[in-house]
Amino acid sequence: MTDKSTAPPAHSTRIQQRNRQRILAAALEVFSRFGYRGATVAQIAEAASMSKPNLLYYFKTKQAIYLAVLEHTLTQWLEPLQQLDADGDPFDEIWRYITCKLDSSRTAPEASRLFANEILQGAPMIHQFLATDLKTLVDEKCTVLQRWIDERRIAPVTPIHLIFLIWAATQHYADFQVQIAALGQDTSTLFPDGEQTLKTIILGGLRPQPQ
Amino acid sequence: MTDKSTAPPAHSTRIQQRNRQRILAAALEVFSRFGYRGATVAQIAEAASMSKPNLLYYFKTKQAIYLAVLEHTLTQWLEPLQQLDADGDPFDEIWRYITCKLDSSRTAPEASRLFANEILQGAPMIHQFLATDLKTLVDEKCTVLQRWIDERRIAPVTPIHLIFLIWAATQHYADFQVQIAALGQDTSTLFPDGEQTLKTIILGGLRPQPQ
DNA sequence: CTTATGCTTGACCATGTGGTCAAGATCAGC
DNA sequence: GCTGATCTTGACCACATGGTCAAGCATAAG
Repeated sequence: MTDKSTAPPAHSTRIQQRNRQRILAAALEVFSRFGYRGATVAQIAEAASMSKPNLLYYFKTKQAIYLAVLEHTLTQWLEPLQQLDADGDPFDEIWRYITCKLDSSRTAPEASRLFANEILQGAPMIHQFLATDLKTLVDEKCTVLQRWIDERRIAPVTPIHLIFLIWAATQHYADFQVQIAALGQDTSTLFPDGEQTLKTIILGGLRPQPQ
Repeated sequence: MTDKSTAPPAHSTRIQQRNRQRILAAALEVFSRFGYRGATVAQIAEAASMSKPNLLYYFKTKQAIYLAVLEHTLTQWLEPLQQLDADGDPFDEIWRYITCKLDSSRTAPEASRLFANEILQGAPMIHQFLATDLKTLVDEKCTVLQRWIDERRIAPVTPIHLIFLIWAATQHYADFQVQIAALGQDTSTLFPDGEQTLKTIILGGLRPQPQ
């Protein structure tokens, strides 16, 4: 008893794992839809089929929930870019990255929206992450892209803006889903058509021009 | 006196115009940064150098302020696409549209972020606008793009996904400004480099391929 | 069974929020 | 100056929100 009696115990029971999981899933849903300030703890509790005090038994503050789900999301977010292989074929690698991000937008749009919300509101919680972990990774991959350019294997563009373009184009399908739906796209052909269009334009635009 | 005495008068005085203007400017700043639910009336009043009751004298509810600034923004947002000329050169027209949207992202990023926030949160206020006005315009311009494709003047892509790509790529510079800044871009060459990259890739990717 | 630990919740509180109101300050027209 | 309409605000209210707490419930080990 070195602690306040209301603190969750250090070791992880079955119930604890299940409930933390449920909370994180519910929090992702709610935070991604309303942003940090717009979301309420009661809403998250409701979505997790749990009373508010019970939720706060597992995560002591709203911010703690947010940080937990955000961290989980960021890890997922980084992964695809890490796999960009300097030794592979430029077009294969870039295309694999694009399709991977498109898949994320289709299968896990909430994660993208959570991230978008955080950035839109000035990234108050992940400024550090952006300026360190992400910047390191992006710098590294920009070097790779620049080498491909120097070797005349892809068209000469500013590497980081190519990355921005890929991020923008792929995440758009998650972040602006409502707009896309309102414009009445046939949902069955949406992603195949989008994928084909990105392939034509981005890969086409990256073809090195003979002198 | 057919009205409650607290209602602003119908005709528009000097003071009224000036104050409404100040409120809309302040509201754009605050709403674009925190979203509808995240923004507070007190914050907007503060930003407009005005007491809260005074602000509510001009706009009766928070929602009324939001709708006013949103409507003003949407009109601006539509304009560039309307100018896409079916009789012009495809590459000139598309490029003009891209540079126009890029300019908006540089000179008025708040407007883009306001819009992005609204869409991200499910577009509760502008669903109607998206499904009617915007859809009509987009359908019309898709027809134009499709004709250019049929005439073999640009590469065969799904027109609406080309539009999505342009929206995504250009608005990214406004909506994700914080992320871009955190990645340490030299702000003086940011937009020229971005513009050049988009020109290379999008216009390059749209070149019709011989057979 | 008993007991100790972990889990759950109704009731509660302090704070912040959107919005009101009545009374005072300012201004245009006389 | 005077008068009536417009503008401004301190004080206030009802309600929602993040967070607490003490007491009750479940459960696994003996």
